[in-house]
Amino acid sequence: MSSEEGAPPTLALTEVQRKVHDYWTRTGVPARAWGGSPDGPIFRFTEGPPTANGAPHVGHLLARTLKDVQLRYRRMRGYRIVSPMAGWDCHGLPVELEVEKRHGFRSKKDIEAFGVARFCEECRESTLSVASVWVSMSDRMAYWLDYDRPYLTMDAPYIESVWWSLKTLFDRGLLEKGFRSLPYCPRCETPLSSHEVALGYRETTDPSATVRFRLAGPNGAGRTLLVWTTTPWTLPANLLIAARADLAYVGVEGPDGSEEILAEAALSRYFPDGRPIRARYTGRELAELPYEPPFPFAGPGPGRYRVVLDDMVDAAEGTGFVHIAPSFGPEDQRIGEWQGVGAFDPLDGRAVFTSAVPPVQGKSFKAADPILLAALAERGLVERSERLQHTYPFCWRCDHALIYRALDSWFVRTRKIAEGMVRNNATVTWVPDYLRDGRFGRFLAEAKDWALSRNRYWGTPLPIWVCPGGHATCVGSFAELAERSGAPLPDGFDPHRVGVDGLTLRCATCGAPARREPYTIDGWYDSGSAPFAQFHYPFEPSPFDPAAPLDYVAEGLDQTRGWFYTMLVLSTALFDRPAYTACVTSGLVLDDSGAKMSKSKGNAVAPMALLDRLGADAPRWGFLSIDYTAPVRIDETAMRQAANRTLGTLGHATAFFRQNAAADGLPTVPAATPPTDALDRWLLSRLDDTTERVTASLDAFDPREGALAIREMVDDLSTWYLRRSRPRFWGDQDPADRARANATLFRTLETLSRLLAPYAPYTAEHVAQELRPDGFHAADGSVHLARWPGVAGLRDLPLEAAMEEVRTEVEIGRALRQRVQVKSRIPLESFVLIGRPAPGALGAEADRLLAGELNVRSVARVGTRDLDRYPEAEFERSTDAEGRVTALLSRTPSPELKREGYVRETLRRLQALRKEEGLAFLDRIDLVVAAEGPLFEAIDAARARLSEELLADSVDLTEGDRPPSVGFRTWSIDGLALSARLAKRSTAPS
RNA sequence: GGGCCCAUAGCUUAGGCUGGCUGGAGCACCCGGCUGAUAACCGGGAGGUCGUCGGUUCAAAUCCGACUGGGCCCA
Repeated sequence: MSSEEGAPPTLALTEVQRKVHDYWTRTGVPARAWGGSPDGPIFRFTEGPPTANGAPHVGHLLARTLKDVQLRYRRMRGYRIVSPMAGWDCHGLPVELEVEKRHGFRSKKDIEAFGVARFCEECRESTLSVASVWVSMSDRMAYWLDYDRPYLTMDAPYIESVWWSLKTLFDRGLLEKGFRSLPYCPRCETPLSSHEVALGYRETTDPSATVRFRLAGPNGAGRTLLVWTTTPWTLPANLLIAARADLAYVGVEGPDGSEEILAEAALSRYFPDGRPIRARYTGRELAELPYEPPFPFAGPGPGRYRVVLDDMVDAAEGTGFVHIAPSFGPEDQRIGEWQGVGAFDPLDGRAVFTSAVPPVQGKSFKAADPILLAALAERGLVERSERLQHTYPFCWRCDHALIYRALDSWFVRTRKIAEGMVRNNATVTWVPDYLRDGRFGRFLAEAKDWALSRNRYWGTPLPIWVCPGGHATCVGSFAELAERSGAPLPDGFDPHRVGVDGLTLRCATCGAPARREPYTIDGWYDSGSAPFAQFHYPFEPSPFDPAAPLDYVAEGLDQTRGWFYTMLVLSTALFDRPAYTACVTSGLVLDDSGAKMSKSKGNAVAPMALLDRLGADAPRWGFLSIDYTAPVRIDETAMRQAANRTLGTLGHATAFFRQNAAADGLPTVPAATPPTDALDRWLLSRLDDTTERVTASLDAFDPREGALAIREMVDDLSTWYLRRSRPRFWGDQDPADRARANATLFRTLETLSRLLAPYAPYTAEHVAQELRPDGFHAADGSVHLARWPGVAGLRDLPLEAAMEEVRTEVEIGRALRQRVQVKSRIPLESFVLIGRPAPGALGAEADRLLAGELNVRSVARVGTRDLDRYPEAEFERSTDAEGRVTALLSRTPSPELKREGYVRETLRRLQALRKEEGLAFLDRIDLVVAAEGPLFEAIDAARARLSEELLADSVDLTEGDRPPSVGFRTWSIDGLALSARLAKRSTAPS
């Protein structure tokens, strides 16, 4: 969507990508890399298994980049990655929904009619339907995992491990059945867990009604309680009203002369114009008052239809009275149970009213709202009825509105281990660090029991059998299942519902025949088991400890409620250890204007399209250079620019090296001799610094700092080292120096290719291959199989400081050049620095660098009192903020310097022309030149130099302001005309 | 209603923990330059009440409080 007009793809980058990708495919590098060093120390990692039924979005690109950076780094450090397996979350509603949609099923009845076994079989077949999209995205972005042997949460060994863990929880009293109010999806006809609900809150509009409850009994006549609700459909299930003991209530005059009671705090909200107050009560005084239920369908029962007291009531919203329907809400359920009033649930599995409430029989709960309100209004019981916009939970899978509903369900007693989870979490390195004690830490401390069972089909079956005596037996392995069922399991036993539903076991307590509880479990339990279940723990021997904490996990921030959470619950419950020691989160991905991406808004960026346009390295580099823990904007232009700046520049520098070093033959190993040249020593010092910074950053699981270090290094390399060193690479005057420069550049590029490898695997590979004489042709070899670079001990802080000084002085000089209006090409006589001693660590080299960069004949450093020697007529002055003179620059070039400038200008133009004409470096030419006036004179005096530098065997020079004949290029230098034509000699002398 | 994060040039942002010297940088814009790496590069310029108000201090973008706006999470 955001490709819009223009924005040409970075051709160079994607071409590089294609070439590198072909090389990897040809040589099988990924497969050799992904497991790391077989004998190295263990680095525990687990891929968070995506649902293979949903397409990846850009957020996954970000999370996978974060994972891949760390894995590449650890491999280069010589670790063995355990495990590099890809993984798929195969079970659950997403899969079922797809199969239901395919057949047009509307409810569980349709599934039952179709046949549970057939249904599950179709689920199994469709479960990896979009896995190939994930695989090709990962391949393109170079997220290297073993996709040939992934772990699947639906495999029998995996399920057996999950059963083992369930039995362990069961034996420890952490897996129990209860009747509790749970979020329930009417479409899926199953309860959800509280952390699943957290995934589905959104804005919606609901009725907001205030209803009159008439007090009954001898003192009740003419008095009503005002009760506010946003769920009128729960009114037929009302059994109690809650008030708060210490709250002040008032009775005001109602329209028909009756008294209406509400909290005093709510008075001004309800009746801004004021109402005469007839009576005052405390909540305590209202307790036990009987009332007439708004609907009669629940019928009488002990303790029903009276006011009770509870501290959860407050008057900030509503009227200070809360209507209690014990079947429909956690608080309602608690109060109802405590008061012993029983429950009344008139809804069927799909949340449709049964015949228990005739006026709305056959209506879904939502559709009943207006009908019930209308019925109450007819009886004058509706005080007001409005619409309210608020956040409300929806099913995160099917998007249907949820209800709270009291149900039989199996729970993981998370509350019992909350303290342990907090303790284990305290040792985790979180990125960003505030999550540990902040959002996630608090979430753990308040952990609710985990509603584990699902009334569904395609999932890990809950391995619990119950006998008529009510004893539960939890089965922890297939062997135990066979033993308790009294018969061996069939060949190819499928531990899904089809394989276990029919089995009757011997009760572990009383020996009576027991039937299986008809539930599957929450798919989040499956994925939370991944660290150990992928190894079929504890059933198979392992050379490492599959129960040990992972060394690294990284996913989107939303997984704090999902996978990060369930892994921690299980590691704490099973092993009393943290599930991971380092946990990196990525922020929500936004579109380029900062809006949340959504399918309905049409602003979602498809990850494959992004990879098509930018290649993989630009998004990777872009993600890693910014604060990826905050909401991340996908700004393709910014990504392209950031990639150009660092990755592109590094590529250019590599091409420059290859071009120049080609003549000498490419070195294959970095030179061991210590560098002598100041620029070389400076560059290698900077390289050590960069190596240290990148290493520290990746060790801290926060790659951003390292990306910045690389960026600064590449800038220094390109805009200072290379610019100042260029002549060293092609001069013949000093072959030894040339070799030293080549060695330094090689060493720098080679090291950078390794430092960059985790971040931008394609560019890094390209650079590394270009540095080899046999690049891209070798049968093997890859920067991704190389070892991480160490520091060379060449750090020289005084030298770096001195170089900073010089670069500051360059800026002073450039500003002066700008003012004197003499372009750099024309040399000037002198640059004089006032009161700035030469930076110690560079000595005389400092002035040589300045002279070269500013193109001046001499650099002098003098004291303030020598200022008089430099008259203002000849020298331009630069001053600091206090008005003190800091530097001087000659204003005008001497005729000789001007001639020199003309020659260099001419040479440059002609060199460019050589290149344009496609001549090779050593091709010899015949040259014809015409130039006017002073330009002609300058060139004439430098014929020999022209001939030598341009490899011209003949130079035919004439004076004139226009070309002697056709086929000439013309230029204007300092207002003087120059024209030239060159032709390659047919036979180049050898 | 509660918690967390955030607010710096037209846009993207560094700095904030450890208060102090003209608040850095990139993109875009204007001017100039360089170019044997070139769909690159360099210099200069213009552009900022560092969200608002108050407090602490000799001194606040930075520390504290309130408010406003945005994001996320919870209820």
